[in-house]
Amino acid sequence: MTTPTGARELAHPAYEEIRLADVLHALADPMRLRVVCGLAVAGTEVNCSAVELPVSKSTSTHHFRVLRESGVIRQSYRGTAKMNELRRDDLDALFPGLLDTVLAAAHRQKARLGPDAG
Amino acid sequence: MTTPTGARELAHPAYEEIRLADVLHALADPMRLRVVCGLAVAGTEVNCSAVELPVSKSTSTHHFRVLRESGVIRQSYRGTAKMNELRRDDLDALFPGLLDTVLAAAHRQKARLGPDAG
DNA sequence: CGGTTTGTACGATAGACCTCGTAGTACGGT
DNA sequence: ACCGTACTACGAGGTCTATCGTACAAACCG
Repeated sequence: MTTPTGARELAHPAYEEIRLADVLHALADPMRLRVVCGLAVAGTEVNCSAVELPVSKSTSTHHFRVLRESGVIRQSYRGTAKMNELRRDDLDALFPGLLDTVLAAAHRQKARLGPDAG
Repeated sequence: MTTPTGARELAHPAYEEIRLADVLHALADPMRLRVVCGLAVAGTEVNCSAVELPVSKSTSTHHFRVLRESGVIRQSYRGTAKMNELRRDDLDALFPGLLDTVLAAAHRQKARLGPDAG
């Protein structure tokens, strides 16, 4: 009886706690950039394994946590799955245009270097 | 006679070699973010010690090098000084809007948290 | 030439980070 | 109750990073 209520809770930074340096650090990893691009394309909540990464599952979990703890994504449990979505509202309010320019930059670079480049 | 010509040369990544993840990583450090903001405010070339950082001089050198090697700034020697400027042209061409949105985000966050916050 | 200014190189240290495998937990279905 | 799915927690390994101090180099100024 460690968690009384059935719903497991996940620690997210509050709106005021989101730091630009943390967000940039979260986005500065190729794997996490892939995740963010994948979530942007999806548009809605997707579960963790929906974004395929060339790393082990525990590493994937690690990256999702970094993204959550920096304020880039929101995570919630739904059954056995864990759903992920971009914190677009908060990010756009805090740092207008940042997410979109990063996504556009990632898209451009992918087109320039080929889809398989880091 | 290790360096034949008098002008010391500095290694910069070519335009095509600049990687988004590297740029984001360079910007993801509070000290380097300060440097970038300082250079943006200056608008022109400034020497290394023009941007005051609460770290030792050798650490400062380290951060300037990271910024140069990621393609964020351009460095050149001028007498005993080393001049620094943003690579605005290249960054804007590669990742339109990225630098400006990051600068704006940094400015907003500084206003929100106070000028002394990381 | 001698001194000053400006920044570099090197080595060290402590902490963070990415990656993995294994073992375990929570939930849903049969 | 049992099993499968989806993800986590923990510990470990190897690499990278930020920081520092000291010693050094390059250019300028008398």
